[in-house]
Amino acid sequence: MTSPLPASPELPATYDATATERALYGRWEAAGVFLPAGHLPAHAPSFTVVMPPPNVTAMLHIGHGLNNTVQDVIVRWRRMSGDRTLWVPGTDHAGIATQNVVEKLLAKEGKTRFDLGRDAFVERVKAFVAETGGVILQQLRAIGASADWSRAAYTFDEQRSRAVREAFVRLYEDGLIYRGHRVIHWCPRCLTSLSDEEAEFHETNGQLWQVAYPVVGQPGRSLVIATTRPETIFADTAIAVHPEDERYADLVGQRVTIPIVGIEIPVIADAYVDRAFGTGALKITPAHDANDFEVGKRHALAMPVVIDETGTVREVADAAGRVPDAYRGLDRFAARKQFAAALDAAGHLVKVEQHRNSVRRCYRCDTVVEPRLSDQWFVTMAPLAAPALQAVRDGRVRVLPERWEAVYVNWMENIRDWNISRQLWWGHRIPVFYCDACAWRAALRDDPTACPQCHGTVRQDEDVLDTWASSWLWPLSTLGWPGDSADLRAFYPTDVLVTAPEILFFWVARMIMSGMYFDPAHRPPFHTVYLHGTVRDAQGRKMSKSLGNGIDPLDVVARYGADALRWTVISGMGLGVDVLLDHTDLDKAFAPGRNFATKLWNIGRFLLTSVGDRAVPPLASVDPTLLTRADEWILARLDVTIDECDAALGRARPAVAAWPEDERNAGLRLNEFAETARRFVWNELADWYVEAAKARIAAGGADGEVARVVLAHAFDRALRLLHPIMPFITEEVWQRLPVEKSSDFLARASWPVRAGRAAATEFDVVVSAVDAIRSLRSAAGLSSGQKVNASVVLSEAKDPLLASRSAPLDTRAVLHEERALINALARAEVTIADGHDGSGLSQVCTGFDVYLPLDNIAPEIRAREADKARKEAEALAKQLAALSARLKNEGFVSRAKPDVVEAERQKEREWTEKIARLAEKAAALGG
RNA sequence: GGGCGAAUAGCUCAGUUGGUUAGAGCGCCUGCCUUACACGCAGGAUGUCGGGGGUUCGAGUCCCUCUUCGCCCACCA
Repeated sequence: MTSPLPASPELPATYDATATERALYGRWEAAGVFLPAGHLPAHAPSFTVVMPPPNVTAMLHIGHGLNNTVQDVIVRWRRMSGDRTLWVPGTDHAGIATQNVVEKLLAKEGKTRFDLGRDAFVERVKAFVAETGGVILQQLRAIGASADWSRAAYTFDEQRSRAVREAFVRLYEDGLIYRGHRVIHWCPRCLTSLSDEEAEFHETNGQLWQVAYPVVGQPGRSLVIATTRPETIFADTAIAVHPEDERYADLVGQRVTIPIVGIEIPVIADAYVDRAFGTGALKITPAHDANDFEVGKRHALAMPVVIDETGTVREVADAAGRVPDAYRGLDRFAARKQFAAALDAAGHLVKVEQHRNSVRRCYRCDTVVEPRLSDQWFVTMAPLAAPALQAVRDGRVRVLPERWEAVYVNWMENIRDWNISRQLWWGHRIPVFYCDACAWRAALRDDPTACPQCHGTVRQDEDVLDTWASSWLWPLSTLGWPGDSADLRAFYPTDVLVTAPEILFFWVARMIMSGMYFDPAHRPPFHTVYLHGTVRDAQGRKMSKSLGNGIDPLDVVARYGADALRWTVISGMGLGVDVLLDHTDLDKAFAPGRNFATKLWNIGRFLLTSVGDRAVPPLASVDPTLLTRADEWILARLDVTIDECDAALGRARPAVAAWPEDERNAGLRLNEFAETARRFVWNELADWYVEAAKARIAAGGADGEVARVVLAHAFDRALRLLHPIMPFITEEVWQRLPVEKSSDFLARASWPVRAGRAAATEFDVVVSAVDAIRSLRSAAGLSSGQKVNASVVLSEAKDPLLASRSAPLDTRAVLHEERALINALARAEVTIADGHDGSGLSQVCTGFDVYLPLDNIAPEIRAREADKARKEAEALAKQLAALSARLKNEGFVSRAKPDVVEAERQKEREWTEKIARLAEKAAALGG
């Protein structure tokens, strides 16, 4: 299929990113570019990425921008490489987060969710999601995300709900789900339990109170304990000391009185107690501390509850007579303060110390978590973790950067059971049904109408599932599991998962576990986990709403275009390294991307105006003997660039089931890929080849035609390499290239393949000659309009240009094709001479010298240059001495690789010669 | 408390298995509106690669140690 794109090859002087991007995205989508290609051969491998689903109510922020740009770069690369590529997008219903948002809206109306009741509330949330949800998927289009929107999934849609229910029932039937009565993390604001991962530690400055408990029957004697939570003293049921602690040995078995409360409790011995901490005596409050709960179970202690679900102190359960009137109804923190004061007043407070400790807070609302005794559903994790751990150990799944693998292994080895029930209304309701009449209980795939045993009425469990209990199935559920769908067969397992390290445990580890458990073939859901860094501001702070230091990606797109955003982020991000962007100066922050996009645009403009709209024949049609040195050079550089880009990106998938050792930490170096492509297009193609080709194309003829072909070819390949990172501008320019195309869009054009050209170094000599002339001009303080005569002196014996030619040529002829270039760049009238008189300003190059005979150079410039030459010679002499010593060292000569030794010898010769020339130069300048 | 990572140019960072004179972007200095590009071109300056010790013919790269940051995990009340 060829697509003649004729008409107006000329590009506007400035690139209108906004208009271009919107139009192009529409054309891509309309043409089905993002769908897995149907025309590929049957053996084409699939490449699948599932998008970490953003919260359905979320607005695009820079973190999403980074995450999805990385995915898009990878996906576009694979699409161009001929894989049957699928990127599945979607959103997460985000239980707590979404419920919180709607509850806040209700609060503005002066209502709570309880005013509405469960059904009405859920309907309200659904309506809210229907109205405002999914905006983020629309926003992702603005940054160029090439996801298959026709497959967009939602963790709470019908298909995904089926998957969640199937998974729960399977685990239940397999005996991996159980009801546990224990102390869990409770958020008094969200009114739900939280998993261990959702209750995050925060270092906090607190106080440590030492409280004296009078010993019963020993007037005057008391046992002093240390606590950070005096308000829980009401629920104390014992004091524990270490079994081998002599200080308290005689007290074990005795009783003490809870101060003010007046209840007697036993002193027990338990090895859990740390003798070194505080006083070595620990109060035990089984209902309000997870560890105390364990101690309480061991010693069969009562478990009175004195703090209710809202964090209010009162006699909740088994606590009659424990909470004095004065504290009932008080918030837990108010009660803490007041009770501590009362203890002090009553003489029970021994001392108060400042104490730094870690307090758990709700990951959604930051409220201090209250440990709470309750009944919850748990998943037994050990059997799920074992294969998932093995998969990473043996390299079936690799984690980049590699160091996170150790973190993963450590967590999996010490995995704890997962509390999956939440006392929320927004979420997948737990599919467990009860019959109160006959105590029947079961987890079911379909809602029962009546109790199968006694035909009594059944009721469903009130709790919903943790949001992660739906997203952990994402790679399976988005492809159609539990059904046996075509997508599942074609695209599972997926390939690369791109996310942030923060959710390694929340999500990634659990996906590996669920994937391997539920897939009939027990395959891991992906072979590579790519963990990227966080976007931070100039001070290194995480970007957040509350700090007001965020960057709105859509704002950046509106200002500079999506390509500028993408380039800046990708090129500036080492593997797993945070990206720092100054939110106060967007111009500066996104300068790299904006500048490079403009550069590309202008190369395109030059090419289209100079090359014209006449069809450019393919490179293969050019007689290789007609290629100039510059042509050979840029084509060779292109080969090297393709190689280096491929190396930076690495293998798309392991060749066998597991990654071999040397590939586990290789590839997906997106910043290296970006830099390599940029260097080619800017520093090689634009800076040198374009300049060299200008005169030839303008001159026309056979040579001009060759230059047209080579230029168009090199730029076409450069656009292909850059397309994954800057999809819009590359597509826009590529569409207008008057070259033969085998696809309608660059987005599905083929990835460049190296032509296997030999290195072409001759043009490098030209480059260094021009560099030398430029340096001389600058040193001599010549203005651009000033014409001077320069001499490039080439010795036939030393000059690689001459040496490579079989027939003797005169120097003028050898440099014929670069004359125009030298003229153009140096803006000097250059004469290539066979010799020189030794006077004037010179630049010493390797293998040749460049002389600028300037009779009218100011004396101070000559003196300065002479001085510079002497200093350079001195410095080089020092290094030469070290080099020579190394070469005389037997160890080096015998042990280093031969090519290294040879390179050093060569260097020694060159330096020796260069020092001599520098000395000559200094002398000639007469300093 | 356990584990991991980082320290390289003014700033942000690259520097694969030790091997030319340590690089890029941004910033800075000098000169240029050279008909693709001033979001540009050309020329330049700047680093005892955190300190100390070691292994080696050779260390930014490997080992030990110290210092300073950061991250993860954890049942110090």
